Amino acid sequence: MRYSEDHKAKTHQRIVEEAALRFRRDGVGATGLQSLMKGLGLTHGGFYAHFKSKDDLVETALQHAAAEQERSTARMTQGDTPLQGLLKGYLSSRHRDNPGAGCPLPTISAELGQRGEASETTDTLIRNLLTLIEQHLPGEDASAESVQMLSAMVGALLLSRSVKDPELADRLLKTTRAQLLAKVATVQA
Amino acid sequence: MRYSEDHKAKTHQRIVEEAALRFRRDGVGATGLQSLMKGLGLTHGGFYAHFKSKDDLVETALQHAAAEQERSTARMTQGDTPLQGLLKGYLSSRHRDNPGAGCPLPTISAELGQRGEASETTDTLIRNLLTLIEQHLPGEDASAESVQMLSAMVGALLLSRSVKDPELADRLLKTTRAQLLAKVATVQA
DNA sequence: TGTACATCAGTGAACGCGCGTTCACTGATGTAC
DNA sequence: TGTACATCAGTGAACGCGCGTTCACTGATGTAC
Repeated sequence: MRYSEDHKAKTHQRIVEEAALRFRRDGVGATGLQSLMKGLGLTHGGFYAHFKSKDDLVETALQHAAAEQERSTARMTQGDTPLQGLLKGYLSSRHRDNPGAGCPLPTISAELGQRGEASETTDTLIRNLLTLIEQHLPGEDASAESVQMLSAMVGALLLSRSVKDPELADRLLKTTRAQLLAKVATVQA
Repeated sequence: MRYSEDHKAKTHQRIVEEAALRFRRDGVGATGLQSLMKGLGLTHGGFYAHFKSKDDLVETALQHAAAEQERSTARMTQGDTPLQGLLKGYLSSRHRDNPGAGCPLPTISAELGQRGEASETTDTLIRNLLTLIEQHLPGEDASAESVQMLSAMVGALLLSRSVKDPELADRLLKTTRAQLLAKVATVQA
């Protein structure tokens, strides 16, 4: 069957988006191509018309998720209280409970790092997020503070997702958020 | 072949230790029982004389790693500068480069959390580490500060392991360490 | 002391299963004449 | 306008492989007599 001109590009994009979702939510290793394609109403054989290999898709999906995260982060810092907006968004229960739509750092990047397959895309995302945070932090320590802040954000999100007790999960998320918000308020005052 | 009285217990322990190493270094999903047993000079069939299932071993290995981490953390905070000792040890390149011997939070716990198989053992480890840190933090905010500190520690370790560029990796680790050390010094002054 | 038997940690073949990847094929549509 | 052919995204069976798990078996040692 022959399809309209942009049909293949659309399918390609659908695969990337579904992969970016599943890789973050379920893990790269735990996501099978067969199940992924079936979820899109396609058969697994067709996959190789779009990507060279699973690794190829992993890199593409990571780039997609990273770009999404940069856009989302930029959006959060667009109000009149940029860092407060970022912290509230990143350290929200919404973000914690929807890893498939969230930051790839505690999910895809972490898994690839453990596998020894770290991607430049992760480095770029981290650098861009650090710059974004730094721009809204006053003082000469802004660069160092941004590193600590991003670490705490990623760590709190990860720990909050790793825990069984919902109360502990909330405590980890909300306390880190409150602490960082207080710090930002102090620095800006 | 019949073995000496404590032979089975010793084999059991060897399996747990090798699993705790591999699960942290390579990931739970990426560690096969066949390869694990082979690495100990055993055959895979014998595994089920020691454990009910792989999940059973995962939980046992996590408990082993968590106990190890608690002991190691306690040791680090035993000097005359407890928090400095902890931060230097936890946020060291040695710790980053040897995940198999390190904290299970950014490795096993994170993977189980993503899989939706969070273990009480993770909760207990986090609570114990928080208490340990809190005891050495002065002020009424100690509890909240300890949460932020642990988040930053776990996050920095994870990011430092996820990154491709060694310079960025070092920057993430060292900056977070310096920032937290400075904070601790300030609070204690 | 010597022999028959019980024990049971470990062996290794086999199970069904899903993995990533390959490949000959399909068939609706666009193009050529 | 009508027909023959080319295209190529998607199909689905098949590949070898390693997974977790099961199970009949082995054989060195301890115990019973």
